[in-house]
Amino acid sequence: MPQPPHDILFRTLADPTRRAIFERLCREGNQTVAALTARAGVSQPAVSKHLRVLKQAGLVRDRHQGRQTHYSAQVDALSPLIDWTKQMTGFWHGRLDALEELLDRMDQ
Amino acid sequence: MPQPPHDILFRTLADPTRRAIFERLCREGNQTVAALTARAGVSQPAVSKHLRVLKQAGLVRDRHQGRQTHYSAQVDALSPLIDWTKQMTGFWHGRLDALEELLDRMDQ
DNA sequence: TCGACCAATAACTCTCTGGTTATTGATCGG
DNA sequence: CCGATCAATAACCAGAGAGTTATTGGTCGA
Repeated sequence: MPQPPHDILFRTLADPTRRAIFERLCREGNQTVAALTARAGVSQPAVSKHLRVLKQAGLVRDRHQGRQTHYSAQVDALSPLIDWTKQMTGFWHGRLDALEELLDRMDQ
Repeated sequence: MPQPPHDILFRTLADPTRRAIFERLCREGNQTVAALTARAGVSQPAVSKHLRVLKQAGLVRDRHQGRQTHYSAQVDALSPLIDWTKQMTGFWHGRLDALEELLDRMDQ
């Protein structure tokens, strides 16, 4: 029963340095490992490990070219995350006791 | 420089049992600690700890009533998460090399 | 008032993982 | 070819944190 798709996403994006790498790929597109390492604040092997995890989660794609590897973000992989938040807020709005919540808040 | 709001959210929701507790509160509304513990699969202190973390993140609210404490979900706290994903997908769509991505994919 | 109950805290353990350095495998330039 | 460079892997370490049991502080019912 483990690992719905959003579980992997949350786990993967929970680490700040790993998330930062993904963010950079989103903002600036293709990057080599060296380029990413340059501004990651950690060693090259550390970056490689993060990229492997991101790839596992489907969040990045790699393309080998000569001796260097280019990575790029796959934003589509974020959809389970979006779906999950939609579900949660949906459940909440659907419940009758949203009113009750409000009352709770009034007498704090 | 640490802790943008979405950072706390990712870290908090990364743990499956903790996220399950939050999901239950979203689906079914107010719950006492005892009720949550009953189906959490972990001990009562563990549940209390998770609730504390969720509260820290603003994801739940507590209301003391006699000797029991009722917890409820605060879905509004998810908005930094939504904003973040919007940003990421936004960056991606904004980039010129979305085309490049496509080409990359063709010669895999 | 006393015993049972609820939730939070304390104190500890143990696993998981993010980091390191060292090494290997490939590929490029000269 | 040969040295340099890039990225991945191996082997290891240390800190974080999720879990446990034991305990405490309140509050209820009898």
